[in-house]
Amino acid sequence: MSHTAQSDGHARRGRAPTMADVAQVAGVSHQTVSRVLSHHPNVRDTTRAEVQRAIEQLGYRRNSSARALVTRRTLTLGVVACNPTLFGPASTLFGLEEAARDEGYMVSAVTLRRYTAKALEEAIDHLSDWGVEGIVVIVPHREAVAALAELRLPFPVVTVEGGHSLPIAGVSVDQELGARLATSHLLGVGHRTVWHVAGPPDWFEAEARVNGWRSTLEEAGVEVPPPLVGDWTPLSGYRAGQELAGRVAAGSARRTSADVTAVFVANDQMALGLMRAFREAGLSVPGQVAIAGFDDIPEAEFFAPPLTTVRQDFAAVGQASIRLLVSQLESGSTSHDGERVVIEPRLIVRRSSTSS
Amino acid sequence: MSHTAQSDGHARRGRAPTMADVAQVAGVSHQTVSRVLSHHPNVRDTTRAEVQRAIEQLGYRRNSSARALVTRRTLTLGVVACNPTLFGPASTLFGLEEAARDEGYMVSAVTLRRYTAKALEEAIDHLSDWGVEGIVVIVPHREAVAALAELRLPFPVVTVEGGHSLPIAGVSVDQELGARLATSHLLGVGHRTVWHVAGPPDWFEAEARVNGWRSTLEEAGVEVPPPLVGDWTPLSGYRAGQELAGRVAAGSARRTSADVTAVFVANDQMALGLMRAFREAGLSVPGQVAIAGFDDIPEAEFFAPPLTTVRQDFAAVGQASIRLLVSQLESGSTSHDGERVVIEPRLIVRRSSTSS
DNA sequence: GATGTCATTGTTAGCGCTCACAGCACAGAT
DNA sequence: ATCTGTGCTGTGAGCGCTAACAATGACATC
Repeated sequence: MSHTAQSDGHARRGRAPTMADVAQVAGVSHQTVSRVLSHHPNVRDTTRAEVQRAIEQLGYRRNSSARALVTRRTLTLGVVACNPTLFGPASTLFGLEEAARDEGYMVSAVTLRRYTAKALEEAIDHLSDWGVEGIVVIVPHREAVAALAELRLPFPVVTVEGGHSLPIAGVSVDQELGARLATSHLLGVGHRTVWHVAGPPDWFEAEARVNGWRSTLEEAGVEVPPPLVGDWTPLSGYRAGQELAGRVAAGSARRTSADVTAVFVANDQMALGLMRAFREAGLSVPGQVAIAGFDDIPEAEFFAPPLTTVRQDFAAVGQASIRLLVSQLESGSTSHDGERVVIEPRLIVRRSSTSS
Repeated sequence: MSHTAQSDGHARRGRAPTMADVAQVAGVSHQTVSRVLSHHPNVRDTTRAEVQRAIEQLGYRRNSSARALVTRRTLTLGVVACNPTLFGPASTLFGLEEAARDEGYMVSAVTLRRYTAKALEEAIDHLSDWGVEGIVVIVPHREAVAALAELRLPFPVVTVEGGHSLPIAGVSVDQELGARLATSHLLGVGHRTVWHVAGPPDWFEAEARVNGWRSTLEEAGVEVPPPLVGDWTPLSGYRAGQELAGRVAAGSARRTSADVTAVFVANDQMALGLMRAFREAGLSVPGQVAIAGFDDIPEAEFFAPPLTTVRQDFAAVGQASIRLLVSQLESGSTSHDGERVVIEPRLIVRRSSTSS
């Protein structure tokens, strides 16, 4: 009801009513209307009521542009997201928007098709043109984040999964820890070593998961097989699976250490593809090969078999990034001081890794 | 580089440079600067170059609030999305944002937790407070859309999958056609009838898919089994699967028409759950039961077995909704005249329905 | 030489709002 | 009686920009 078109009035034809219109109807000055709207204490109750009534009657809404012009605050945050069709970025965006709204900010989003420095720069240009007060960059891609550091923007920036190397504030899940959890779980259930299907090497998350996997194997003193590389898609996991299928021990017994008996896959979608390839090769999971994924997408629990995986709390990531951004905003520091929030992932054990 | 903080200058300390600052540096009036920025033809080339240089030097960016104030155009569109973690809404949002950007608009998104009229109204309030020029509502929920019709907002609104009943412009995929394609495909490969696991009854898409399924069966003159109801989640599909598993013919031969031999599931995630339940019940897909889903999520091709499903072109939906919104904006019609765009879905046949 | 036309530039007046400050009434203190 | 404070309200300026109009000079036309 508050947004009904003005039902009444001698308001200038066609145009939305202004504060002056409200003031006239209420018989006060525009400034008093402003005070009512911004909950200034020094307004008599009867006056306040009068103004409220006039506002309702005219269907008045404060003009955000005029307000932003004079306050120099747009109360808008920008988000640059890579592919929001992926579960992770989408969930992050979701949590982020809610947190921003709670803080009184609006979120404007721009999505990236290509992960180049130029595309990122254009996206940020677009956002700054609209006067955002700060931005969250959900582009866990090496080249893009490097470009970001060069830019030295005149407003705060927070990256999500943007690596640790740069002096930019950021939020991330401890990917390395997640990889260690998965890998040592697989070692723990009796596998001699663990193979790995990695994500694209220019993604931070992929790199961190490789590192976590590798160091776990090294610390356990077992052989580190060469990692395969995918691109996060089920198809690439499928291809990796076809390749790996040839190396699974023919019988059910585990023979040499070169045999594949356990695979840690860098995300759930690729794990799905991998499992299809194994199924087609007549290999049983977890009977002949154990598998663990990463992300815990909602489908993972219902895969055949249900997938052991590492759960990331994306909503928390979104919230944390808004908190970080807003605190920078309020402290007025554009100093890019590189504060970091790290969120711990959790291993979810399911049948794909448990030789029941 | 265009957004480097002003590197130079006698600009008023701390503040971003204004048009007047640029004008002074370039030795012209602020109006000439404005003309250069808006590509007005009547500016001498040398002057234009002078101004450009001053802009670069100061790192000037036009203040969007001031501009919006005087032009009465925020060039911002609002989107109200339900759960953007779902593949459909996320993809739509993705396509929509890109289309909006191409048209020169910014997109601000608000997400909904609960699908109530109140939540929708709050979301829209939030958007109008920020001065959006129009909104796209991706909330295919009966109550929410009904509330939307009541509101009669002072700006154009486009719904995505908002049903046909209301006089609001909208874009949708022909859900009924999709359901018919899937159902008649299942009948076509020899099943006596087709069971159905529906989505929540208060979602338009769920209802349309039920209708398409039912009418296809009726036209074929076969019995219409009672539909089961899920909530789009894999878990609810799993539960439906457990229920249905008991009714699958014990042997491999098809006996009575009450036996379940084919199921059309209202989305892919539930189909995944259903297949898990069948697997656990020792039933083979497609051997004993054929299954078809809806959406064609990226994972569907890699399910066990790969899932026959109905593909929706979500990107096209997003684009179409922006086109519709922008055309309303340009024609100045807030008339909610209920123009509708319908996009055809496509059946993707995979192994889950083909008794190879 | 007067006139009109055109390209180019400058001047002025707001857009709708908030901020700083000024009033004014009335309370209590001096 | 004057001074000071405090609660409420109004006035004026100005945020940075665009739109409308005015002004200028160059050049062609009559």
